[in-house]
Amino acid sequence: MYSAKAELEKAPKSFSVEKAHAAQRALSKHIITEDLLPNEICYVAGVDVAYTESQSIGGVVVINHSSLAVEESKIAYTTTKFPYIPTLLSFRELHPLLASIRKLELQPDVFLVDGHGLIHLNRLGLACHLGLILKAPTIGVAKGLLTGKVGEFVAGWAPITHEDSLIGVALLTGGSKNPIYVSIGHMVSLSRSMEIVKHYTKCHRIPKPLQIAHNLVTNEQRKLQKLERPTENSE
DNA sequence: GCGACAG
DNA sequence: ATCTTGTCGC
Repeated sequence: MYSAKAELEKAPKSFSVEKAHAAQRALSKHIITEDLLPNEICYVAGVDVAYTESQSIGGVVVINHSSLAVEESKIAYTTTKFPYIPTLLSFRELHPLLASIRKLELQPDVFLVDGHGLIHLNRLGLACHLGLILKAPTIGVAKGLLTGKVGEFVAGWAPITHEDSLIGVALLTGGSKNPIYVSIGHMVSLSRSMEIVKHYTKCHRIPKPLQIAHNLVTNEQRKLQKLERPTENSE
């Protein structure tokens, strides 16, 4: 029986980048690229992580899809145990994110994630990994490209391909010149992903749920740093 | 071989 | 991502 959590917990024991990549390739086979969202979406979540010297701050915000109102937001702190290694972002950010998501009372229809989904050398970016563990729909939204070829822009978007297969899109949003990169995380189609991201980027480059989640964890980070690092302004 | 590289 | 003041521009 498949268990994403069992797969994840193997890794730290005798960790190596090669083993982590192998685990990603194995996990990626379980990604569902079919639309399993309800036709009428009610709640969309945005998740993000910020850091202090030793703590990771995971945050999640739930937005009402039709009114755009914030319905719920949660924060969680975890000790940072894994460095940032390109291609292995999920090993760093998964735990703080899960800790915050576990606190939610509402169940979002889909999660927007600040990082790639299928646009990843092993087709298992943070958004995919999170989706597998949650067994919930996720969409990857990143501000920079790690891998993939950008096609020609038509009507505000360009395909991102890898070995002739479509793995995501570059989207010109909010009138910005720099695109954001959207890809399937889990249990949602690429066209539906684009549609949802567009709904939240009428006026801004970053989708509203992600922007609010980012503000949430950043504010919390500044509070923590004030406590950890008292003002050195003494007369 | 070297550099670049989601956050 | 984080460390950080002012500053150029729409």
